[in-house]
Amino acid sequence: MKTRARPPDSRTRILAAAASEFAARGFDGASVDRIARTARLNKAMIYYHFKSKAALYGEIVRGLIEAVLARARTIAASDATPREQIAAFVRAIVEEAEARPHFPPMWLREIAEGGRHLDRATFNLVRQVPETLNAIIERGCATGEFRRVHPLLLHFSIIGPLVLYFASQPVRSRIANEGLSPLMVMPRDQFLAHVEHATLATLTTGPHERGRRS
Amino acid sequence: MKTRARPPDSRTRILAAAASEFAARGFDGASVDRIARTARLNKAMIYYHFKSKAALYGEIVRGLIEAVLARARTIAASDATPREQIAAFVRAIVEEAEARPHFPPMWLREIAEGGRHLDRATFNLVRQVPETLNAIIERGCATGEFRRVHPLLLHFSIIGPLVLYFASQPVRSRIANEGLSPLMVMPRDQFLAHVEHATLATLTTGPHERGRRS
DNA sequence: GTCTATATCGGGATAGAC
DNA sequence: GTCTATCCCGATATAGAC
Repeated sequence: MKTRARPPDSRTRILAAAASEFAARGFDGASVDRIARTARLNKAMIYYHFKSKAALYGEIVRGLIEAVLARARTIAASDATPREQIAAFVRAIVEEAEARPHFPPMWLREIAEGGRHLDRATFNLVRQVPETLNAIIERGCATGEFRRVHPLLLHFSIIGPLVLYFASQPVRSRIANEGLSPLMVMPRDQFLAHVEHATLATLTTGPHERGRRS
Repeated sequence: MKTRARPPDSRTRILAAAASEFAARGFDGASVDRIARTARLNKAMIYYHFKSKAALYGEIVRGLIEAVLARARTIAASDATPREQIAAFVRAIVEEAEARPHFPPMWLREIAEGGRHLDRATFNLVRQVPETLNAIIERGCATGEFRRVHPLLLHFSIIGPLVLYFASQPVRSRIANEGLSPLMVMPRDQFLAHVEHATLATLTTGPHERGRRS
């Protein structure tokens, strides 16, 4: 999209290596040396392409949020029904999480960190995700198929379980493998179906719903 | 409970300071110097009480999981109905998160980290939380008031949104304060009520439920 | 664009006095 | 139990050759 470049050039290799390093170790835990080694490059090469470790980190996080936001916007702009749009959003998050394995851990870490490494521009992107979600909710309320639910609530109820599920996969495998506890295994499709279903249930005014209007 | 000790002694001060430092910066980002300063002690004092930074960290995480597990067990052993027990569990998580502000961030970080700093004993505790939840589900299924839901699913659907909500409070305040975006504010009670409600809805076989048995 | 070598500094951990 | 002083390693970042 930017210029011509075929083989994974050094810059791309650095970004990939850094993403996995940051995801696994966090910003402070990540080592520029290790990133360089993984990228099959020298450390100096990283500072040739990026101003600093923080700048490198920021670029990755920004790309991540941009990807999610782009998906959300595309969905919101589609001509699907609100119900279908919400379901599509859930699946989009799953696809992003699977396409970019560094997504769930980095997201969790960044929240825990209080967004310490994020600049205003990135903050603006973050903000826009629940806002896009809100647009879908509004439309659903207009047609009468949705209850009015706070977008933050919806957002966290979707992304919380999903991100936790993917990010915890290593821990769960470990527990399942060494000791026993079959409860720690759970097929991806089942999880996805549940979240999709539960989310839509929350948005729908069920027949026997009591007056709760959270 | 252990011995007599009235004023917050040095060991306790270290644990408190370390908890907040680890929550804010993560394991690698945390500085033993800073912990010592916050605890109004010298760094050497930390190594007098704890074997290493990792040991200190481990003790805090363990205490955290123990607290949650204890709450879950007490609830599961109570004579409340399964529905009430689940609702109580949700509220217990909220109370723990508010009583120990370091809980949500550390939990998120530990998952992202893949439990790298956790020993077998702690792993065993982690495992037991969804297992306790499962016992409640089983009982609910026996009385016919619950559908059969995977405990991991239930666990993540409860703890995911809650922990995200609390841990993201700093980021959300920042976004809400400086720029605008009223969507980022959301009262605690509303959130709690929603999660409680949504969780129970998931467990209940609604009248118009389609055959999904996630 | 890619490398080697090096400056510089902070942080975990310990020694040892009191 | 509490302190000061110190060791030492690893990590970010840069200089400069090719």
